[in-house]
Amino acid sequence: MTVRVRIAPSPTGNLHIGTARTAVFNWLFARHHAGQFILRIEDTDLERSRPEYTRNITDGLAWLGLTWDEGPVLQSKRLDLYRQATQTLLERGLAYRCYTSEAELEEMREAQKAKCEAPRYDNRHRNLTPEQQAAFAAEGRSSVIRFKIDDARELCWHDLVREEVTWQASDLGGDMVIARNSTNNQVGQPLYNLAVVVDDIDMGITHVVRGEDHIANTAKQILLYEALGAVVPEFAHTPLILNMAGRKLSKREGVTSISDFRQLGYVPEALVNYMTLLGWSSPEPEKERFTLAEAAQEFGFDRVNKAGAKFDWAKLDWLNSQYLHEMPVAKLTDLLIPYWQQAGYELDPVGERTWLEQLTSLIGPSLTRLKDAVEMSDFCFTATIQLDPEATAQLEQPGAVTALQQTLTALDNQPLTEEKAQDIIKQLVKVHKLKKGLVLRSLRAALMGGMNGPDLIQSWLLLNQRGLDRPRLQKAL
RNA sequence: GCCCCCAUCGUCUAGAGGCCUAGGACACCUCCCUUUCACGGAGGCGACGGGGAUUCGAAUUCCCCUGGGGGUACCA
Repeated sequence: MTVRVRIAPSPTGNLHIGTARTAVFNWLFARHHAGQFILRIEDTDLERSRPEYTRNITDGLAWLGLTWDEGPVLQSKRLDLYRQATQTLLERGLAYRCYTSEAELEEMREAQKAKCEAPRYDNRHRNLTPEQQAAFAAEGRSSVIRFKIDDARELCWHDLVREEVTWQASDLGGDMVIARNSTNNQVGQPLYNLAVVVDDIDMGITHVVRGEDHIANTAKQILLYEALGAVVPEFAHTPLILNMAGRKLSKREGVTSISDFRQLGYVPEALVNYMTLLGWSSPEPEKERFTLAEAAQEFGFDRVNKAGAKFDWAKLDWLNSQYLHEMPVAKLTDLLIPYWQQAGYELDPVGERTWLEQLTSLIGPSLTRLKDAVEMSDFCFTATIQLDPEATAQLEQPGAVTALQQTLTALDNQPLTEEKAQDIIKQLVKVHKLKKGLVLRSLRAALMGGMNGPDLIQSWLLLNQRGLDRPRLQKAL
């Protein structure tokens, strides 16, 4: 049997890191078993679903390299399928119309709460006679469709991550709504649990891999599989990604969407590597850096943890810096150009290619995120620079003025070379009896505006090519 | 409230009864490299939540407690 798994995000927000991690596990499992990975968009909540989020999700998955074999399948285009299934359940007497109003449900729940009981639907409309139903309808009441849940049942399944899982049907909250409110005995919009099961059956999903926040849904869904006469698939409930406070990482808490990470300058290789490491370890535990394809070779749910994992920016940063440092200059330059352009820096991506690559080689080893390049390289894009207090202090040192003056005199109209720059410094030390440290620091202060930064000579060479070194020396004087 | 799950360094984890004086990675600290900052290199600090039980022997098995998380919708 070919493994068929799916990632089923709902387009109510941008691709979330938690969804992406679930996608990673699904993808790895599919590839490990030479199976299929399918993308399904769960947009049955018409109120909250938006097409731009669907776009964000597909873009994000593609960017991460989580290529899918089928889809995207849109649930909103398959409403007939869910309606048919609901109809079948109704006909088989496994589901029924419930006319209980919102206010009545509320009243019921409050009464339960007052008695310290778990809130649950009391199945009050399970056995309505046709006459009673007609009477409710005549009142103008709308109805939902509920699926009968036998409280005596015990649901058990072998979870690929959590081993044996048992759930009492009586803890499921009573007969569940599978189709939304509608009038005139129509079948309303399908709800999550119904749509998922109908699709997973229809699409031949063999393994349902999702976050552990879905465990209670799995119990409900097993009942639906049975009612629809389908084979129950395998389940794997993966641990959640937690924030630093240890809570489920939710949307609306800073950076959580893949597009945000991308914008900040994380590369997909690092991000997927990190997500894979969050909850899974290679059989070769020392091996922490790998591509998706490499991880797929070894992947299995037997090595997925049960406990949730806190999201750690420091480790992600480290992984990202490793990928950046190893990247060929040409590729890194390609990635950096958009960031420079976005920052408003004037550059010619083609005409200045060599210069840009030199700049990339210079700052590359210091990069953690692509976006860092903006600040790190502003010294050679900005026409005029501000001297920071340390630089100002440096230029007030005795001898600093001489160093700058003599450097200016030594500069001719020929392009500066490394040898020449070294020579200028050597002369200053020899002829003008200046300390080399003073010369270097003074040049740094004048050329870069601060006392920290990349290699001085290389930076100077870059500035010289752009004709920025002389003006800066003059201005500093 | 009720139901379920989980529990090793600050963080991610290795560990399936003796290989554990508990290993690795990130972070942190120190030193080296570098007359700057990074990068890189070498060291260091640092954990089995508590209590019982089983066993010759328990981080590893069982029970209780504690702690943490998730769920409890006409959201997904």
